[in-house]
Amino acid sequence: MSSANDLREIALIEFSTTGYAGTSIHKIADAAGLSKSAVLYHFGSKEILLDAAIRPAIDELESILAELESTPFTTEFRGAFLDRFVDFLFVHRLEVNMFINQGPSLVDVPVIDRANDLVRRLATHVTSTMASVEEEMRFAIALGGAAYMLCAEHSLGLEAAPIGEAKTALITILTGLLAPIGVRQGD
Amino acid sequence: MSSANDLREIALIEFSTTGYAGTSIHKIADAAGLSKSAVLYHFGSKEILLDAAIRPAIDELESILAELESTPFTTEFRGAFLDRFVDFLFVHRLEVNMFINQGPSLVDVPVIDRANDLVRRLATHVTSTMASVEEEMRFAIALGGAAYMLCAEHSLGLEAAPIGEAKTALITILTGLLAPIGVRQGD
DNA sequence: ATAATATCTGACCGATCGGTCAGTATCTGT
DNA sequence: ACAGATACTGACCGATCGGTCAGATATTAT
Repeated sequence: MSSANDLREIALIEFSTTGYAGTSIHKIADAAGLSKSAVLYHFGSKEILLDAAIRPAIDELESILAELESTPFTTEFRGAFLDRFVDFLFVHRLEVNMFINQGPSLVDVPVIDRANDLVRRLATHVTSTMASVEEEMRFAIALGGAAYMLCAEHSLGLEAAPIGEAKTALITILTGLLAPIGVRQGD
Repeated sequence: MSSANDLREIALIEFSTTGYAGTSIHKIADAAGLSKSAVLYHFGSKEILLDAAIRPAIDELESILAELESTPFTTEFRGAFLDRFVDFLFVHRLEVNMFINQGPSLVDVPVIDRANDLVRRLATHVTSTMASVEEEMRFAIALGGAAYMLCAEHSLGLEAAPIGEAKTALITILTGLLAPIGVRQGD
């Protein structure tokens, strides 16, 4: 139907798996059955296409973070937050994988910079004030690990699992991973 | 001193952070204060340079895996294995980050294929036979999360931590993450 | 029917890519 | 001193990159 939307999705898949620098406009055009010029007609440049591909996910992450920052981070709210965040991870796994792994090398792209800022803000709000080294490590492993797992499931053996089961499993795992955050170590 | 070794290390850093496709031979040569031709004199091609950069890590991973596969995976051995594996992750964080994140897009490079195989073998031996979805997810999060965290620590706030403290913290985290593997769920 | 607009193509541009090659220092063993 | 590696440079090659542009085709509005 919509060529522009097709291109957005194809570009997202290619950028996420092969990398932004490793994906040519020609390859995206081929996958969509169009010419390179058609891609540049819909999106004025490769960078604009990247922006269009991941902007919706960044926008949603920003709204999640806005709600997180405006709510006291009680234990019961942490559960609700994790529910919403895991949903976000499942829907936008490719986008998250993109700016997690390629964020450092794409700092000059505005939408990537926004994403990097959001991740930093997320880290400071999920970890406690004066977070210990282990707390920051737990956060990083949870985020980077989930992003990797959700995009590597095909190369491992877990593609056929029902989504609901995978979601509850991920919530369980992340809850356990982040549980020691905010409690004094040694308790 | 040794230009070849300098180039190996520089290439590893560049490939890991900017990506293999996103790193030109010229950039590596510049960082080493040499010409592009000098790089191609020491390493006949870009792919040979990539091979040289990560082969030592792959070799060590293979020996770790060989020991793992020749030893019954008892609870006490799991602890010793995690010790050794965390050491490996700290020393070869860049290489691990490379073939974890860029492995799927570099399948045609033999040394990367070897690495992908090793990861698969590692997964089947760390998770129990007939591993559940959650077990496989735990393994993937542990591996991908550790690889991400160890390379993202600069962009987060934990670069100044003493190495020993970080290592014991990572062992603690991974032990907790992988603990439910092999035990019947619901206990 | 026709004018306008949206969609798309192929030819082309300069820049950069990985890689080759001839030639030049530099160092080393005799 | 000199012959032979070793280390390196700059010029060059074809291919591919992102991007521009003129024009063809299809769609829509009047």
